[in-house]
Amino acid sequence: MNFVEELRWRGLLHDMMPGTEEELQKGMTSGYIGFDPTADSLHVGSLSQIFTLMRFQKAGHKPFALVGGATGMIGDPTGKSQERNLLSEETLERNLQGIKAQLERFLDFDCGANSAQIVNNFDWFKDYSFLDFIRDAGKHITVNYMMAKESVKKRLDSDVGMSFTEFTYQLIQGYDFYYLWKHKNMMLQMGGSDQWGNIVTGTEFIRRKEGGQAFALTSPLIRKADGTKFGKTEGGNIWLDAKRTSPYQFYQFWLNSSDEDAANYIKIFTFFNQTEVEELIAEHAKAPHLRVLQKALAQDVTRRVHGEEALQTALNTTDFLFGNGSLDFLRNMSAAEVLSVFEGIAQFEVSKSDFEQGLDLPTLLAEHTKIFSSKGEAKKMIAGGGVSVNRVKCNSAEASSKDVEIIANQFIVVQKGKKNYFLIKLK
RNA sequence: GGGGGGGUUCCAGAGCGGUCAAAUGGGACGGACUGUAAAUCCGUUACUUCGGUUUCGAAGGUUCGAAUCCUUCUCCCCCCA
Repeated sequence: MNFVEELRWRGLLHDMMPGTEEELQKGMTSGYIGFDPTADSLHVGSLSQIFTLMRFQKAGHKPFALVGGATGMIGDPTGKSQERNLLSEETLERNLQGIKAQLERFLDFDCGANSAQIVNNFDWFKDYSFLDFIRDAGKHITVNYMMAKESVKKRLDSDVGMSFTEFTYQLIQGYDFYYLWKHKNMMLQMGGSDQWGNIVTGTEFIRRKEGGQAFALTSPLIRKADGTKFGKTEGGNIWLDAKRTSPYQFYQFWLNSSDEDAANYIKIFTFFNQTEVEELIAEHAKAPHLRVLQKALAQDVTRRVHGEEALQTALNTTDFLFGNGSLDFLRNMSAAEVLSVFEGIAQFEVSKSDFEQGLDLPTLLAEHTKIFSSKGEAKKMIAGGGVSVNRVKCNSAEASSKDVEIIANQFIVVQKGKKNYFLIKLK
């Protein structure tokens, strides 16, 4: 199966320029995807793009990941209704390093001719003077062409307008493609469907400047079945960095997918082949309550992103928190063992003497910890039956911490709702 | 420069002197049901020592009492020049 067919059955093909598939069939082709350094870690949204590059490489092509050291200084206006704030140089540098390190974990940089490469567009922009750029690059693309782009049109129609800086963005990104085409024989740029306009500016630039040909391919924006944004939970974004999103939370994110979403995600975020995927879906349909799909998905992605060991820890934690493990399980553990079960779960430290003197629950949960932002909220949640301590539902806001069992001489387990666990450590 | 409209709680959007911590919808969170799913139903959605306290662009003023009236400032939209 060739690369394009692969994307097609996985539902990862949104649009491509005529001739793209033929070009790829000619043999090993160089293609790239750009990653914006808007944070020091990528999130699950970018993961599908990384996997696209991996599939590209597995299909025998040469993948490039472009980190936007230059474009990141400007900010992509695509899909933004507001002018962006510029990042400081230090943040930008930190973000670039973080993202590079993550990309390096996924691609193969040592497999002969089609080894992956990471490039940074700052390298070819840093010594490019403004005058040279507008003379060499700017001449080839008309303002009319740039204004016709959806991302620009929207902003021009809105009240906030668009600065010249952001207007320039597509030209810079277009030039990237030209540069890579010229110097690295780059024939294809890929990306999310929102990048189509930017990518095509690149191919257009190549055509007008040198009469050359290059190709574009995009994947659809991932959405949840209910139409809401993918990759967010109550806690915020799901990041690839274990410090931002623990492997446990990461695992849980996938495990919580709805049936409908899981059937899509398994094609997008795993490397199971078509038969395997169909089998999993069929098996899941037979016994949906076992959630084989969600489990296969969550395990595969977590293993790939965080490694086998982290996956096992996440599984153990999940087992305890959502299995029928009683508190006895914890009671028999050493402090270190308890901590390992709760790895990746929000933890708070509370003074042991305060605790033993007796705190009412709202004070404990809102003032000594940040489980709730105010006592009023804690009380309301307790009244609504949404708080459990040591796995027992609290029915009174008056309850004192004196009556709470302390596990392994220093821990208390608090639940807000069913799924949100917190560990309080007494010091 | 002239004229008109408007800034309300996370968002949209009512309220237009007391009965307003502020309708309604959305979102979010929680509960029930389940499979840690979807759908559905229910509850909560400023803070509080539960006495009150601080909110309706900002600052003053009128009034027993203001989100609601007046003044100034500020930001946004529309029309005319």
